[in-house]
Parts: sequence; C-alpha cells; structure tokens
Amino acid sequence: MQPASSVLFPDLCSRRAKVLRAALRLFTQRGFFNTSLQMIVSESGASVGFIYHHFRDKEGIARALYHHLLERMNALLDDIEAAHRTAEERCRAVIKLLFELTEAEGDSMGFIAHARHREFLPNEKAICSASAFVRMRGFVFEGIEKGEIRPMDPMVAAVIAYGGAIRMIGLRLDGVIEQPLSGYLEELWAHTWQALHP
Amino acid sequence: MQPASSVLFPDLCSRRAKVLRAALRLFTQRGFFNTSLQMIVSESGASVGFIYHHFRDKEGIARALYHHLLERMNALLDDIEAAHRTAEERCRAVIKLLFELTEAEGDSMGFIAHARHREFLPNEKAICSASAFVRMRGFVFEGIEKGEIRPMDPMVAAVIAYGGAIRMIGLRLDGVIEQPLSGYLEELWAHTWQALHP
DNA sequence: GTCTATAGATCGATAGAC
DNA sequence: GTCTATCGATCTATAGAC
Repeated sequence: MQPASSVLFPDLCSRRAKVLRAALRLFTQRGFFNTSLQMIVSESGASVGFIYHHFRDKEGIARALYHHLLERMNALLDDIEAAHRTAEERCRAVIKLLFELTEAEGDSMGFIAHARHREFLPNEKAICSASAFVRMRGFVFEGIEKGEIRPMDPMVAAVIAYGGAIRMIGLRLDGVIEQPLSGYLEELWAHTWQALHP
Repeated sequence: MQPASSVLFPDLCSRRAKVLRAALRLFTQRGFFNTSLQMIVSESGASVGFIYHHFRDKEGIARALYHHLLERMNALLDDIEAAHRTAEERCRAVIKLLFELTEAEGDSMGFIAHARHREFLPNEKAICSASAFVRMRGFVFEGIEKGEIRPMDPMVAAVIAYGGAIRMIGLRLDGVIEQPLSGYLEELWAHTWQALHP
C-alpha cells in the first residue's frame, strides 16, 4: 500500500494520477501481462473510455509511468548533486535515497529497478541507459577524475559503488531480506567505500 | 546464438532439448508473454501435440527450463566448492563462472538472473531464494565464521561480494557494457575484496 | 470528454484420427 | 506417442450514444 503522500507521486487526486497509481501497483505486483485493462478500471475507478482517451493504449499507461518516475528520479538526483560535493557523499546519498524509496514506495522502486521494461515497452531504451542511471554512474566517474576514488575502470567502480545496494533492494523487494534497508546503510557503505577510496 | 556444445545444456539432440532451447531463446529475447506456442513450434520443429504431451502446458516449458538450469548451476557450484577451500577463492570462482556463462550462454544467464519468474511461474519461489543462490551466499557466510572475511552482517557481505558482478552481468546482457566480461574480472574482484578482507 | 457495449484478433489448450 | 484442425476463452481497442 502506497502512503498517503509520496515523493514520487506528488499528485494524488486527479483521475489521471489514480489510474497511474492503480496501474503501477498492478504492474509491479502481478506484472504487465497479467494485468488486464479491466483490472485497472476496477482499481482506479476510471472508465475504459477515459483511459483510452488519455493514454492511447495499455502500453501508453506503462510509458507514462516510466517517464514520470524517471523524471522524478532525475529531480531527486538534482537535489543530491546540489547538496553534496564529493563522490563519496553523493554516492552515499543516492543509496540512502534508494533505500528510503524502497521502503516507502516499493511499487515504484519495483517498477523502476526490477521490471523488464523491454518486454512491454519495446521502443524504450533499457532502463540502465536512462538518464537517471547515467547520472548515478557520472558521480562515480567524476570521483575517479578528481582522485576521490582510486584509479580503476570507471564501469568497474560504478558497479562496485551501487551493485551491492541495488542487489539489496532486489532482495528486499523479493522478501528475502526481512528488515528495513535503512538499518544496513551505514555498514554497507562503510565497507563498500573500502573498495573505492584512494 | 547458443554455441554447439554447452555447459548448461549438455543434451543438444533430443526433441525435448530442442524445444527447451528454442523456448529459452524466445523467452529470454522476447519475454514469456510475447512468445506464443506457435513460435516455439516453428523454432523447435516439434509439433503442438508433442509439446503438450511432454510439458502439459506453456508454463510447464518455463518450469522445466527453470529447474533444469538451477540444477546445472548447483552442479557447477559443487565443482567450485570441491576445487577451492577459502571464501575468497570460492567467491572469485563463482564470479568467473558467471562471467563465462554470460558470454557463452547469454540466453541461459538472462533467464536465470534477469527474468521475472514470478510473473509466469506463480508457484515457484523467487529465484534468489533458490538453492543455487543460497549456496553462493553460504560461501560468504562461512568465510565470515572462519575469519576470512572481516566481521559484518552476513547479508551485507554477500551483496558486496556478488552485487557488483551481478550488476555487471545485467549491464552486459542489456548491451550497456560492450566488452566481454572476462576483461573486468581481475580488477573487479581485486577491489571488491578490499571491502571484505579482514 | 466520458461512457457502455461489442467487435475483432490472438492464443492456449484439446479432441480425435493415426 | 504424435499430429492437425479447431474450439472456447480472454483481452485490447473501438464505435457510437450522450
């Protein structure tokens, strides 16, 4: 159940937002192909006509969700970039954010980080090519250039920096990890940084 | 294109194996729900009747693939456990194996590590609860107990050990990483071990 | 713009011959 | 055991009233 107010879904009232939130929950929990339009109608309270008028087709709902969530992620990365100077602080802040979003808005995190978008959005780039993920890697690349991270292949540094956290998010969303992720942040990052610091 | 001989698919000749290999390729590249039975018939050369007689239904093909691949992975983990004593060597060997399989049998790795099985196999456990993944984590847990890995939460150690590699596999399968993974193994593991060693 | 009723197409699964 | 022809269910998308 999504909380009443939400970082990734500021708009909770419009009918369009109701459709998006219902679809998000169904897509994440049952999968895109196991979700019929009728289910979205029942869950959202909107009608078939409304949905086709505003989203063109079923794929259009997923496309709107995809772009909406990536745009929100980009805005949150802007905040992090402005609030922190060093690669170490920025990466840590990114992981803290992702952990918090996993706990507070698991459906959204599941849709962003966990779903196989190519299967139902054939014309979208792979999510890891999306700008939000490119920018996350950019924090690491910049850290190497500035000497804040020890010299190594940039992609290797990026997967070390975020790989453990992303794996942890997956395990949490799948129910393998039963405790809130916030309790792991300090320990995870302290050790991860041992692999990166100069 | 799968190679002519295969670690994960020793049997290449039987009609059953032809169906499994065709389905694997289609499921990984197009997704389970975008693959019709008719496509599997066309790709494998078997008939509808043959498939339903041997697999009961479409889900049965995916189920057979899932169990077959996890069983093969378990056998390969047996080999690693027998060939290496320390956690450091075992984890490194696991990552080396996964990197090699990603390059040589990308469809299989995509199906094991990348697909959302819950969507089309509702009665199977999440893949990260499967025995192969539990055993991979077990190598890490044992390393902590023996003092080969510095004291920390076991799950944190496990995601640090494998998270970077698994992330790299995902990026490689999605085409973000363009070079073979073997070229990254040494550097990735050398730095990752800095986060784990006592 | 919004709704309901329905068309149109696909696909999984089976029946029945061999 | 294997095959082909076909049924029946489901779901997306649209037509047409309001």
